[in-house]
Amino acid sequence: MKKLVLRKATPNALAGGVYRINYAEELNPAQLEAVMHTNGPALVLAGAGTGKTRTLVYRVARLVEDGVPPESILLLTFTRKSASEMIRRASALLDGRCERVSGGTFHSFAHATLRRFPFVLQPDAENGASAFTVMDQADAEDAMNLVRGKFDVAALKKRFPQKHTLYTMYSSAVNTARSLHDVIVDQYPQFIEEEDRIGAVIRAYGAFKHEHRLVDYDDLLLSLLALTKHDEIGPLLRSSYRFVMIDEYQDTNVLQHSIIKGLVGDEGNVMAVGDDAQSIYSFRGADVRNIHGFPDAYENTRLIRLEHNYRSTQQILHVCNAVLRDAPMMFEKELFSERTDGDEPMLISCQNERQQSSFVVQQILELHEHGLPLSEISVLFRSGFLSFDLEIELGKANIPFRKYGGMKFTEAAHVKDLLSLLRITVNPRDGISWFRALLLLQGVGQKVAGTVIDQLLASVDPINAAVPTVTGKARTSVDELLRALRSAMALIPCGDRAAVLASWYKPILERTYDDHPKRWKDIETTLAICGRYATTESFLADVALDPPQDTLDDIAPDDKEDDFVTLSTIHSAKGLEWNTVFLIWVNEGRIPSARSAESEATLEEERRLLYVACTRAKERLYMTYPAVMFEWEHSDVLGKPSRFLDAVSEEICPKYLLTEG
DNA sequence: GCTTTACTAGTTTTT
DNA sequence: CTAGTAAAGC
Repeated sequence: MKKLVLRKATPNALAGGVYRINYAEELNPAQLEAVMHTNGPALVLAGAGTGKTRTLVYRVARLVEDGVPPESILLLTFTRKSASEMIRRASALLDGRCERVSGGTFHSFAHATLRRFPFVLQPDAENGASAFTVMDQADAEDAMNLVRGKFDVAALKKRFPQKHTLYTMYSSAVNTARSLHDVIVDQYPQFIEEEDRIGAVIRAYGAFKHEHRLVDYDDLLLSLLALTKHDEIGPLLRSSYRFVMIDEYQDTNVLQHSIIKGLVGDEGNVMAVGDDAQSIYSFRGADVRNIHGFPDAYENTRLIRLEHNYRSTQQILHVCNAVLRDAPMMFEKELFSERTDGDEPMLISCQNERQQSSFVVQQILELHEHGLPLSEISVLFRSGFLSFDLEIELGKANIPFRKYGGMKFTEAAHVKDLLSLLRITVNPRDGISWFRALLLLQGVGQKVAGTVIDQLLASVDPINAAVPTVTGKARTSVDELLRALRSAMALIPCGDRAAVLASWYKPILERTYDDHPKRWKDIETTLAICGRYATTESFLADVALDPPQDTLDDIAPDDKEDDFVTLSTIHSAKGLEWNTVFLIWVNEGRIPSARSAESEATLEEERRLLYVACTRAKERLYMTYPAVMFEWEHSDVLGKPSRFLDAVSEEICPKYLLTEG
């Protein structure tokens, strides 16, 4: 008689050992290996279009089918879009069971964790004072500027770094785990002499944040790292998240690498997925060495390669491979596809920008007439402003489009004004928001605002403190602002609170901007979004970490079009795909951008950027460049195609000249 | 002394 | 489009 063994019942085992999903049938061998991998570290090197997302999604489903509680799976990605997309797809496989998977972006996960254990950030937090505000980069730079102003830098003979540069220095030091000294020597040698003063400003910035309970993006990551090292919380986190998966690992920086190490601990159930050829975030501290060094960082790493491309036709892959051919890289790869039925990609020389826009519009109309949905078409470009002319032309032709990247809704001055007011109601110690709000008032400039803030914040309860000692016109307006804030705070729902503040703000808006009707619409849009949130806290957290992507015009209520062309920066297009891709402005000086010419490393990043752009296309790829482009210094300049296209032969990608008529 | 206004110059990429 | 600056106005 055979010995009987007790096995832990899992849903899968109970179902007779049969998975609901037939993994072997739906995945190729390499994908299947990754999906079936359970314990220990694994690195999945996945070329563009090789089913990276699919693999992650199926692995989540497989773990859940094997009885792993969804909330103990942590899925970290770089954009909220891809995080929710993955969880949505996994849930679709297993009727909703995967919805409780933990994760999001590094920053949003850090934020959520921080809210769970706020005392680590503020050991001295009094009761009810645990509120903190997350600043976006613009806020952080404003804060830096405020602090900078307290140092008498205008009196210096030499130039002192601007707020943006100061913030970048600080952020770069944090994200690459280097000292400020090293950052200045490496990247800002012109400021070596001012090193001490720069250090002092940045320290003062840190003190300012602490004092006003402000947290910038880097603080979120730093605090998360601190939590993983905490005696009690560290082990708690490690036992909560048994399986950690990170998408786009090539874009992690040293700090994020340490966070992962801290979260995974010795057990090492970590799966990193990425493609070193698609590393395009080094300006944010991303370090390709993270993915290259992964097998060294985790002992016994299982290496899995996905090379079979399911997305694009071989004709398009020829171009992608050619772009990458001369790139120095550690993980060799050559993408291949079985789809050999496609059109050849085209490189098109246009006379000028106007003609380039007309061409794209004309082609879109034609493709659409032949039955291609607009949602299968995208236009990609290196920098946000490169699409301005095209946006006008698309508008004229009544082609609906949505733009990703570039200026965000919440970055518009008038929207930021309203957000500042809301922030004060949540965190009355938020000096940056006070400053912005006070400057709105007539008769209040930087000086008066400064004194008012000092007086208000001296009180435990700034909102209900006595009206500060200012005279004249400023007196009544400060009074009115305080009254508006008080009545707003009496209301809890975010929509109601925002409405009170918006009506206070309306006359200011009308006085300040000639185009106030258009801007008031944006305010109304903001109010509509506020209405979806129960509390102002949750609304503000989302705005800072996951701003509504839509640009100002698109979000208008009458624009409920769901078939639209996507306009996107290449950065924002990562991980996405379309049937037809127009890549505009493939000029030398645009990609690579003129600014990247300084070093080999930045230049190579531009090459990978072009690679990412080309690999988004499934069937058709049009690359266009204006033969004449406008430059600041010398008016018109002859435009020539990007140097990265030199390796792309006429055979792979025929060249065309666009002419009238 | 401080605020407001009028002007100029310089624009990568994102959490 | 907006941040920074110089000069005019209160």
